[in-house]
Amino acid sequence: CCSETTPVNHRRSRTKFTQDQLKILIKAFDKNPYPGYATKQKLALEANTEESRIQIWFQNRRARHQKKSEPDEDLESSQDQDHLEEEIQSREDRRSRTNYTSLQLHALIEAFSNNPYPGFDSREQLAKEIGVPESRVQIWFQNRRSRFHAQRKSIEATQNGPSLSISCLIFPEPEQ
DNA sequence: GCTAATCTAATCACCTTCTAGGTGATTAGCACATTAGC
Repeated sequence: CCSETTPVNHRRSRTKFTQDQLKILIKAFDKNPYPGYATKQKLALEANTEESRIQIWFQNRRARHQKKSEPDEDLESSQDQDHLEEEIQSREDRRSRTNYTSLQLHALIEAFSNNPYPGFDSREQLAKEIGVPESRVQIWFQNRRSRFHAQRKSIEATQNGPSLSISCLIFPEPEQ
C-alpha cells in the first residue's frame, strides 16, 4: 500500500549551541527541568533559537541527567516536593492543541501513505504546504505511526497472528 | 566520544459528546532507548 517514491530522507542538521545559549539553557534546567510551553518559548527567544530545539535539548538533558544522578535520599523530601510542584505547574502550561482542517489532514494522510518516515526536507515542505510548523508535522507522524503499530498489534492479537487483512497496516521501517 | 536528532510506547489532556473514544502534546527510555554528525 506504500509507494516507493521515498524523498531524500535526511535528518535535520545538528544544532550547535553557543556557550551563551548553553548558559541560558543550563540555568533554566537547574531551575526547572520540566518547563512549560510559555517558558520554552521565552527561552527560545532569549537564546535566539526555535522552541522545538529547546524541547529536544531538555529531553536529552533530562535523559543524561537522570543517568548520572543517583537517588539521593537526603534531597528527596524538600526538593522532590519543589520539583513536583513545578512539574504540575508545567503540565498546566502545555502547548495548545493544533486543530487540523480536513484539507490539512488529507495532505498529511496522503504523505503518510507515501512515506511514514519523512526526512526533514519532506516534513518542512509538507509543513509549508499546509501552513503549520514542521515540528507539528513531526509530532503528527510520530503519533500516526505509533497508533498504526498499536492497531496492528491489537489486530494480530485478536487474529492470533499476522494475516493478509492487515497488510495495509504494515509500513517499512526507517532506512538505516 | 559527546550530544542533537530520532524512534516507539505509554501517558496526559482536551474536545466532542455522553462516558468513552479520538487525537495532539509530552515524557521516558533501566544490565540506564538508538542513530548519526561533528
